[in-house]
Amino acid sequence: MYERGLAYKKLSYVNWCPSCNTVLANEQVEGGLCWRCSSVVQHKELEQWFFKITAYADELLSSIDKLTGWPERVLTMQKNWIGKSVGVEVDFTVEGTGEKLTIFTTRPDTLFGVTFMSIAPEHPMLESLIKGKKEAGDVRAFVQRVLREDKAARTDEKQEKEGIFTGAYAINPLNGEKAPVWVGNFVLMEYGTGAIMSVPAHDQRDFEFAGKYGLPIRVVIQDPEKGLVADSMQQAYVEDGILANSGTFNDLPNGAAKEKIADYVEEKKIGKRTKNWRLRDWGISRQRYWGTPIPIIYCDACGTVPVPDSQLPVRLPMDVEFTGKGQSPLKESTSFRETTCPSCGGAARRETDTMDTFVDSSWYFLRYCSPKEDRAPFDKKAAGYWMSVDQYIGGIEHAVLHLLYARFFTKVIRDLGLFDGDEPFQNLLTQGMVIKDGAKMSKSKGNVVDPDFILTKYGADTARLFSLFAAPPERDLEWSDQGVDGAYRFLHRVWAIVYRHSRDVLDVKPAGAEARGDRLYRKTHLTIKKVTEDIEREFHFNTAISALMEMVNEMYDYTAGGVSTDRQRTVLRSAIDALTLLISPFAPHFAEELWASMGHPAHIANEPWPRHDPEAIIASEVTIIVQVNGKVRSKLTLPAGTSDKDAEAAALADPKVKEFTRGNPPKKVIVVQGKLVNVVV
RNA sequence: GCGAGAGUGGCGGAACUGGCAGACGCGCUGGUCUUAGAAGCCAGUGGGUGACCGUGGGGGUUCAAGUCCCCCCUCUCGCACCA
Repeated sequence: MYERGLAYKKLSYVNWCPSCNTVLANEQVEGGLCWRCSSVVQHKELEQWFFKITAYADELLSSIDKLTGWPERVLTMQKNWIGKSVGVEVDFTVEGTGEKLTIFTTRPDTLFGVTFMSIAPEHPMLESLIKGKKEAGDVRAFVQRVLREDKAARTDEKQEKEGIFTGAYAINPLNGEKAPVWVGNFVLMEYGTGAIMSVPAHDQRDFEFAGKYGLPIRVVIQDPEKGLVADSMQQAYVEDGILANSGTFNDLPNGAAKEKIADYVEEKKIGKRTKNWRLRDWGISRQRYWGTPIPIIYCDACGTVPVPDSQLPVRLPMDVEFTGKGQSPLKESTSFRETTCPSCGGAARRETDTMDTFVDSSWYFLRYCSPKEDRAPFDKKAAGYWMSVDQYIGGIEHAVLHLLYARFFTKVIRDLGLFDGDEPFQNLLTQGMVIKDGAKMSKSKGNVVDPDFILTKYGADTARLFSLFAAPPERDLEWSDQGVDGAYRFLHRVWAIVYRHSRDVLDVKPAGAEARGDRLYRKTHLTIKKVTEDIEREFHFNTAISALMEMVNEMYDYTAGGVSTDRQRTVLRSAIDALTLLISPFAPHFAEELWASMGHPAHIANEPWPRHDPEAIIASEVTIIVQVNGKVRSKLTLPAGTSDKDAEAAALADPKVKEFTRGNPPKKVIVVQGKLVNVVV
């Protein structure tokens, strides 16, 4: 990546967590707080390593359409995060110095409405703008104050917009007007060019700013409904309209004007069309010990030299002390730091920062395809065979972290020729979290439910069964101690019914086709079908388990009068076998035990999944709902396959129907085959 | 503000293509067993108890709506000074 320019080092303002004592990527700052420890993140100017994820912004966005197996929510979050916007860069000339002040705008149609300019406090041209101006001192004090504020406060929406005039003017290349250049605390250096043109008539922020500092407002987009007058405007007009006060572009609809003015800007070489991204490059330097060393060596003679392949991987040193004093121990380790330059052989120093651990998780899935490969990160053929991941499961909290980084890495690795695929994960399921009394259970927040206690008291099978039963996987799971009891009780019920009849069925062969028509045999096959479908359909284990519960209830009912006939014994035997197999994914230890005690010599884990007999689930009789005017009035039990005509006749003959139609002739009769008859009167 | 998702008994949740709303479990009630309890087992359990009313609210389509359409409310999550 280094050789391709996708890994680079630069000095910039970065997110610094004072509690973790490390730099964080933008994705790892949530609402101005550290994603791990919730400390307020500070702004700090440091030289750090970055991955150029922005080089892939376009593809990361456009190939979102290929992710058909991902939840909409995650796709939206990624789209928002990447944040594409299309616009124009325009060069304004600074009066006096002749320097170019480049701004980015998505609204070239409002270029004639510029009444002032705003730049970020960090803007590199600031010093030259204020040089020799009487405002210089005040501007510096203002900038110092703004830069001291932490990131959370600065990007807070409620933060009051503040600014100060630099004393400099920039010339609008379209109309030659002078616009005063201000510094604004709301202008972000990281986005666009760090400088903006301000059009108070058509931008709410600029409108407020102009109002506060008494800057002029000029309408250049006229509301076609009612004429706008600058002096009486209560807010910026941001709707579409017709151009005014815009020289030769007057009277154009603003949509067309956007294109015409952009064309003009490009023709006159005073700017160009461009795209901007909210996405920033991924800062990967971490001042931590635990992380992969950045394989770079600094040599006084040769400069920055990547560690050659033959010397990879760079391993973390063992002779370090963890002082907890807030500096990476690698900095202190001379055995690690001091090395020789791979290029000239002279004395050199290793980079002592490590990589963000998200780097590792960005390609582990490729490594998993050939974990024993020792000459390369992974084997291309193996990766080609196994990838992409058919079904990926993870928490929603990784929507713009791991899931975005992994997509980026996959594309980079593809472009390096190591792998032939565009996307790592075909289908994504974002599972919910465990909630107990409103508190979330997570790796970083701790266990709200004590697993040791659950395991000791009930065992892992009960815990798993409850977790899967209580809610579908994509939803948060409300933990309930009583619910766990219920799962425990269910396993006992299964155990009890099997043991109660084990002597009756132990040496009996399971029932086959000859048992079709038996109600438990039918239930068994219905359950096989249902459980199989529920697992395959979005992993709805909760309904699969409820089907197993129904089947067990049926077994209790079936055996209530004793098990005496051969038919009952064979059917019960097949029911027990099927039940054990079906429950095995949810309660594997339990199922294994039961399977062995029913005389099966092999492990249940190696048994094939049962298949339902389609003939066995056909019912001989069906219950038909009889409605009068759409309301259920009666039920009929009819032989399966009864014709619509016969069903209609049976319904009309029903005494309840006669009662509710009061002898009126039916206007219309709707028959849904095998389900329902609705008599409309 | 923008975007996504959700709203169903006392609770967790079912109802896949419009066709018995509330499967299954929890809880609760009663019975059985017991000296008594616990556990187990059995039965009942949306509200009124009249023929009615019930899936956040209001309209609509349809023989039929939790499900489809329109409007509104509430909640959760994400984004949000991005020029």
